[in-house]
Amino acid sequence: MTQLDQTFAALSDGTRRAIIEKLALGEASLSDLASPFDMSQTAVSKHVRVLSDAGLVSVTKRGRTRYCSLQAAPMKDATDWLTAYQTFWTGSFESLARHIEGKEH
Amino acid sequence: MTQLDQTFAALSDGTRRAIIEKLALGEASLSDLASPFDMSQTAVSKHVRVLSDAGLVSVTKRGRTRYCSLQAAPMKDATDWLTAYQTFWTGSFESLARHIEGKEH
DNA sequence: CGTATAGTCAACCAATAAGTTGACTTTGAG
DNA sequence: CTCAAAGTCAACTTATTGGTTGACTATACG
Repeated sequence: MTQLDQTFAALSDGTRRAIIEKLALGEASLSDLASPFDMSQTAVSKHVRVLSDAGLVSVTKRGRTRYCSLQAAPMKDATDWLTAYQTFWTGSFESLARHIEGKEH
Repeated sequence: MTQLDQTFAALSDGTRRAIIEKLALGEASLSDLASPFDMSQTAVSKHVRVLSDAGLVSVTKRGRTRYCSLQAAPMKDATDWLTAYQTFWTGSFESLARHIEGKEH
């Protein structure tokens, strides 16, 4: 599995995306992250492990608590991959130009 | 599986991303797509099926050949999700927090 | 001290993913 | 008509995913 594989795989689960959304607001403990979900803490811990293995989240221990925070770099790589094809998704260059013009006027 | 789940899952495989990269250059038949890979045509066909189920690729039959082409919308949704956090990795923590809190209320 | 909290770990389960092969259908070309 | 190419389909294998539970360790608190 490449870095990009791991990043996209990590993002392909709604629970993990919700965790990322929460962490975007700031650091959180594992139990803070787990409480909103209707699943065991172990399950959430596994999701965090997936995010951590993908490099999207770092975990540091303070006392008995593990605090998680977002790591930017791999998500930027994923975004870069996607935006490299943006001109193709928006169709022809003409329609892309029209799209941009429509936003600016 | 939500649309976003499917899109990110589809993108989490290197073979499928290579298929997308090729399709970004234009329409291609299944056997054209399969030839560069060291795996059976059936396997590539399955990958195309995953992309097609996720809505990233459309397949049309002409004669005995299936032609594949890229579809924009779901990839745009994935990009939109990621770029919502772009401020995070560019360093503007506060504006991102405002953005997300705005979504939740 | 004793106990509750934060979390890990190992074992297990069911479902899905990624690949294979072999038999088959449909279509184009000689 | 005959044959090769394009592709599907079903069956199978192996590995991974996402979840569970129960036992355990480590830390904080009254």
